[in-house]
Amino acid sequence: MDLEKRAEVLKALADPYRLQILDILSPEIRCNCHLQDQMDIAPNLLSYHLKVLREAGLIVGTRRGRWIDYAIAADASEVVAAALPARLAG
Amino acid sequence: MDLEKRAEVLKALADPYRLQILDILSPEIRCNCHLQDQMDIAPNLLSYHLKVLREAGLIVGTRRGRWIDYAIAADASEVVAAALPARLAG
DNA sequence: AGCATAGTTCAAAGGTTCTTGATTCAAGAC
DNA sequence: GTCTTGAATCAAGAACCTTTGAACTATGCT
Repeated sequence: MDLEKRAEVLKALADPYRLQILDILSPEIRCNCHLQDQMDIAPNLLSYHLKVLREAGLIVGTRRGRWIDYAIAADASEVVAAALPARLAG
Repeated sequence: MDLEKRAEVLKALADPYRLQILDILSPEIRCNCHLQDQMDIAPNLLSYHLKVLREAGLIVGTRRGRWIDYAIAADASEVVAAALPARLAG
């Protein structure tokens, strides 16, 4: 992974709202509505931050009827490990 | 560690120049001059990025005569692990 | 079809961060 | 002390990211 791409992944992590989203998704899959309930954030702003995380490959969303379930991407921890400098990973 | 503080640590990592610095420092301590040689970056800009890393607690610098040796902080990897969401750390 | 609800997208404003160039500081050589 | 060199600081502008409010899309219900 090149420097730009690594910085992009880490930049996606480097925001309080996005960390909070990942914390909530860490134990289990959650629908957007659940994030909305817990987070005290405007719906469109939540969408924006979810998009940033999606584009960085850290989460995936699947539609279920009117709702969308978000989950941490299966390979997210490897992506993060690959983005970190050798001495700081794990 | 609260969300703001965690975001701050990750923000310090999320830049190509700063990742490059940490990559260079990963195997061994290096003087500022060595970073300067390898990095194709203006001296004052290098200073700026070193300062960001220093303030995030990820590196430490010790003066040696006219030069300054930089090294990855002893507890840097724990600081990073504590900043990451549970499922993404190591 | 018409309506309500869950989410997204868009453009503009606001705020941060990065970069640049000039200046200043610190240490060693003379 | 003066000069040179390695490095840090400052103020400014540029670039980037986040937030806001409004408009839009998609799904399900009647």
